[in-house]
Amino acid sequence: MDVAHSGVLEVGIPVACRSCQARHGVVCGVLSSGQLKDLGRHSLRRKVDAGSEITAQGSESSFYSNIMRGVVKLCKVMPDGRQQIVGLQFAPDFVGRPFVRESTLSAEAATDSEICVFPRNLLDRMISETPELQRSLHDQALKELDAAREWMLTLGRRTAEEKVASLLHLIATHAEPQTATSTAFDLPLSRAEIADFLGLTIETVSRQMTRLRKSGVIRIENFRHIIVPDMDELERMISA
Amino acid sequence: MDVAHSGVLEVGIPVACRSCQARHGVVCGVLSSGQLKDLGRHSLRRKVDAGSEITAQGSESSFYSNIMRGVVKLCKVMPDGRQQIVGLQFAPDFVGRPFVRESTLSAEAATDSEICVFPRNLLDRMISETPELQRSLHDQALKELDAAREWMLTLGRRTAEEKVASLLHLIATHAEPQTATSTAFDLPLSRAEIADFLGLTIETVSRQMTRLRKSGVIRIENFRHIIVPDMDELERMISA
DNA sequence: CGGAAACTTTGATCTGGATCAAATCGCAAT
DNA sequence: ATTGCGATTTGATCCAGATCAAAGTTTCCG
Repeated sequence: MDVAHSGVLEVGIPVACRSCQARHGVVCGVLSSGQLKDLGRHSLRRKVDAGSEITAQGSESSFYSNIMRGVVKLCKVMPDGRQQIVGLQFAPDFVGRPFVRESTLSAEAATDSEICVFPRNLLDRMISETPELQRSLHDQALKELDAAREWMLTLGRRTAEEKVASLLHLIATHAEPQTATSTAFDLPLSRAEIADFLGLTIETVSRQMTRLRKSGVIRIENFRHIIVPDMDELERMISA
Repeated sequence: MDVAHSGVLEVGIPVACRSCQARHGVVCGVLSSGQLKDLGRHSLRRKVDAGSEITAQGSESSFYSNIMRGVVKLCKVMPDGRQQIVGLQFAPDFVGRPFVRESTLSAEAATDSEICVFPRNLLDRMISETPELQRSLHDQALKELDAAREWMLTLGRRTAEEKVASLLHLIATHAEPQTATSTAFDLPLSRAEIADFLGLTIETVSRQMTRLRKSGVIRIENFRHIIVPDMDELERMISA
């Protein structure tokens, strides 16, 4: 019944969109079926390996994308090579900077990912024709702004240990599978990337991870897989 | 002629709005004269002394405001008192968080200021009826997001000296009167506030300011008044 | 005008996290 | 299995910025 029902609603929806993670995301979730068809016709799904760039800092991009699977990091680098990750985006987030062509940051797949790429012009037109879409993107922008400001507090005022705990908490609450209090997940970032997100060095990140492990707040398997027996305990570490 | 002309255009515009700094800002700049009149009828201009709070962190606010004069700091504090300024807003910026009632940060006048306060319900209605307004607020949100991310780079990866130079540059480029290359301005923040914006201590801020003074990058008069003889020199200090 | 409180600078010392330097681990290619 | 390489951990040392402690300055109020 459910299947039949959804089948009815999906008439006219591009086949490729039907099982898409981002189908009910920030952009596609608010489009009419006509618009969705239109966007679908001009969009391209693309696999992106971990580490490869989606948008380059300083370049003009004529594309936007939706994340269908994986984690994307937003990154700023200085001329001398110092680097800061300024945001993580998870499926089904929208990636792009409306209203401005030149990007002040790079977007790079942190894990192997799939994205759905579509032309800037087309979406810009849809934005100006569709208040729902404008509102939805406005809402994502404000959420990202809240997250950025929360992270500014982490960068400016938390200790190394609190920073690492904050990162684990962020990942844990954005990467799904969690039981009542305990949580397990794979880190989408290497130690070097974690350092660039927290404003620390690799060594300090590593040391704080082992500290958290030794104090029993987390368990670590294979470097990347983390188990948090008690999320409340983790939250206490960041004195939120 | 110019005066007569603007007089004609201003028919039906509330008297109080005619000479308002924010009249052509993010909100009022895109309203119809009818909407402006409506908003004007329900708005209240208020003087706010330096240091007094406009919105409290964690509280539900049923008001938005426009900054007519002065500088407003956006602040996050931790339960143990550690504090981080996460943004500065200048006239004629809009202050408030659309779509969410409870504020995750406090807004406080950094200098003696004047704001124009109006009810959240009214503006929320106007937003949903006025795509121009939605777009304008969306645009401000994205600019704030860019600024927040730029500051994340400063917090995470710049040295104390670079941080202080970055702050001076930020103020210099947002507080108006600048000649060709040289610039002078009053700091809207105390040393303690600067420290809370940069993730440093008061002492370090003070030391870096005297360093910059001794190296000739800035001149300091009366603690608050800063002269930058050569803005390019200042920009070089932050290796932007 | 004087005096106190608040803000800022300056100095001495300490320390959390950076830097330098090896080990160790895990994995892919041979 | 063996080798080789990138990622991670661990250890030793260093230093930028924090902390502790005075001493100016400025403001403001009686």
